[in-house]
Formats: sequence, structure tokens, C-alpha cells
Amino acid sequence: MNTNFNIENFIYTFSCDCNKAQKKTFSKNQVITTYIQKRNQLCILLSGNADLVRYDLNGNRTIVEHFSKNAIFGEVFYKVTTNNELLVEARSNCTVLFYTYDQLKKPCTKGCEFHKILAEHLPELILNKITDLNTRIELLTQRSTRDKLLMYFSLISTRKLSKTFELPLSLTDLADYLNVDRSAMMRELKLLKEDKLVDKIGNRIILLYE
Amino acid sequence: MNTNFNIENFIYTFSCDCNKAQKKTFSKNQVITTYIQKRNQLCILLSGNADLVRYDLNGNRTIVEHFSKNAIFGEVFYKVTTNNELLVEARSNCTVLFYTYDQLKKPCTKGCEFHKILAEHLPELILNKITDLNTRIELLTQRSTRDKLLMYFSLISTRKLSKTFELPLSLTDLADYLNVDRSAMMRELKLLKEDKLVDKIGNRIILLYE
DNA sequence: TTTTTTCTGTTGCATAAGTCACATATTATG
DNA sequence: CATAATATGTGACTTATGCAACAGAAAAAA
Repeated sequence: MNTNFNIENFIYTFSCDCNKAQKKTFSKNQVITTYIQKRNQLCILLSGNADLVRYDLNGNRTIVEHFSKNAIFGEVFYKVTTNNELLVEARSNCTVLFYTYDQLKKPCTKGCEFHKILAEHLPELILNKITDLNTRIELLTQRSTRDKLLMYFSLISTRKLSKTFELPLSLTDLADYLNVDRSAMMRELKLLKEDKLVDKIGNRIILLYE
Repeated sequence: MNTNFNIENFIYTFSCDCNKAQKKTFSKNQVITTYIQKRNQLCILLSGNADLVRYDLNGNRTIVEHFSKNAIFGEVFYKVTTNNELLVEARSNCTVLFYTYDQLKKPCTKGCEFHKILAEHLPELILNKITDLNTRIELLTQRSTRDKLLMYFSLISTRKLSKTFELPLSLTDLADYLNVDRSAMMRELKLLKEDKLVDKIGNRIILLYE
């Protein structure tokens, strides 16, 4: 999903005269930013994991996107105007770079190394984001809870190169990510076990098919 | 959703020595391309409308994305490997530019105008794509068929700046786009009419709330 | 440690949404 | 124009999923 290029190392190495970007750290469960459609904010996640979470008027919670190292996110990408609350929440301790789109758009007048390297790698980061979003859509357009679970497991499985893996999410979060009711998801999980398609020991998933 | 910049005009104006891009035209319902994960294809829709459509093993059809003028699409953005068939189908007559990602990535050695302008505007096109995808996810994560319909109508309404508008899709396609069963969607549409939230005369939708 | 909070696992019940089937309307096509 | 093909609209029935509620396990906090 993510590039091997390590922006963080580079950030630590180089300093940039013209750089208006802010670097901040967050601890688990802190709110990194809210989407309020004005600042054209663009962020890069240097380390840690975070989620874009939506709370709707009925109190429903949806994990809209999940971000890991090198993910880009922020208001620039989000023109949807509903009344819902959109927060980026840290899942673990995080380091985040804050830009505005304008800062990134125009080339650095001072010709500094920092901007050069960032501009060079931004297209790749963006490309990764698009494939992530497409994968997300693929997941959400699965017809049933069962299909969503199976596809999610399959994605993690290929990422980890193993039919056995730890769930990177709590089951509560997984339900919010797959956009299904938690108890309904638990029921389906049980049925998958009964059908000998999937086994689950604690946090560990074992795919039994193929 | 899309930029005001008109690539097509520009394409007709400039020619490019180094340009390996192919420009092709398609008539309604023709298949523009299939996603087969090898060629790193990247396409720009110069004119017309097209859909990325998925046919799954149960014969279900899903409209994954809808593309209009200046939309970019192609395999580069799509790393999902399911057994499903992924086709881009022309909804109307279309003109499409075909690139590979490699062609776009490296700067033109001949320094021609064509590449310069394209490179200049590509970030904006990509940004638009990301907001489109985020909107798509927002739509798909609506809880109920009713909510999906209401959000879809609201999107078109803001785009058209009017509470009255023609549906740009057939109802059959709309169901495939919202990822719901067609007859269930029809039922919900009837309920929305009964609840005096939405009216529908033929192809025309009238939003009655607010 | 103890206490509190969050997460997991499960149930009964209600209901939204899918399935199938068909009639009519509308749009393509020979 | 006639005929085929596709889209719309609706109803009866089934099923999947959501909802509410609770108990025990695990994790976090005091």
C-alpha cells in the first residue's frame, strides 16, 4: 500500500528555510485534525496509525479511511458538505506534517532540497492514496456482511503474505470500518467459523479456504 | 467536480513530438478498457461519460465509478485483485487519451509544450479524482437505501444549483451505483414520495425538504 | 491491587432490503 | 412501421441485517 521511501528520515535529515510546514506529534486517541473545509489542509502521516472517523446525527460512527505510514490526508481531498463531524483520530502515537495545498503547489523559490524531494515523491504518495480509496470502495460495494468480511480478510492476508494474521483493528472498529452493525458482524463471523471458512482464535484470524 | 481547464481544446491545439499517447473515440456502450493489472494504463476522458463497472461471479453489476469530462482513470489506480471483471464502458460517445504511467512520470526530454501543460494540470485532475472518490465513499457508507438516495439527490442538486433536476442515470444504473437492489430502491423511492420528501415526474426529481 | 471502562460474544425481535415474478412503458433496431 | 429489447413500476414472500439488551472477558485507569 505504501511506498518504501521514508519521508520521516528525510525530514529529520534536511531542514528547509522556506518550509512553513508544521510537524506535530500526537498520542493515542488524540484528535489530529477536523475537516472543516476552509484551510485546504494537507497532511502527511510520518509515523503511527490514524483513522478518519465520521459521527452522524444518529450517533453512528463510521471509520471512513484508515491511514498508516506515509498516507496523505486532509481537507483538500474532501469537498463533501454534510452536517456530520469528520475527525482524524490517532490510533497509536503519531507524527504528522501539516501543510496547506498552496504551500505544496507552488515550487520553492529558494530551490531548497526539502521541497525538491517532497515534490518528487508526492505523485507516488498520491497514487497510493487513490489505490487505497479504490480498494476501500471495492470493499464497501461487497453485497453482504459475509462478503465484506471475506474480502477484508483476504486483503490483510495478501498484505501479510499469510493465511494467518492478527487483526490490526478491534472488532468494534472493524464493524465501523465495514459499515455494518457490530452484533450482526459477530453473528456472521460465527457462521463463517461454522462453515469452516475462517477460524478465529482471540485476535488471530486463520483463513481455511483454497 | 471537474476543473474548468479544457484539456481537449489544448490537445487539439498542440501537437507533441515525443507524445506516445493514443487518442481514441468510442460510441455509446462500447468498452473503453478493461482492468487487467499489467499495462499501468492511465486514461483521461476528454469528452463524454463513462462508468467503471464490475461484474461479479453471481452476475451482480456494480457501477464502481462514474467518469465525466476530464476524469482520469485506469489500471495505475487499481491494485485490487479479485476475480471480478472490471470494465470501463462508454455511457455516451467518448474521446479518451491513453497513456502509461511511465510516459507521464518522466519529464519530456524534448521540452515540448504539450507535456509541460499536461504536467502542470495533472495534479489538479488528480486532486479532483480524490475528492470524487471520497464523495463516493461518503455515499456508499450511508446506512440505508433512503439515506443513499437522499445523499445522491443532494449531490446532484448542489451540482446543478437547483432542487429540481433530471436524473443523469437510468434508475437501473442508479441502483447499481448505490449498490442496492433495484426493486428495493424503487420501493424506497415510492416511500420518499409518500413522505413528501421527494417528488418524481418521469426522469425529473424534485426535492421538497428545507 | 481494585475499580472502572471498553471490548467481546450472544440472544430475541423488528424491519429493511433482497429475490422473484410479472405487467406496462419506453426506447432501440431491423 | 413493427418487433425486439430494455427500463420502469409494483406486489408477495424470504432473508439478512439492524437494534436493544445483557453477561463475561479483557484492558485501562486509579
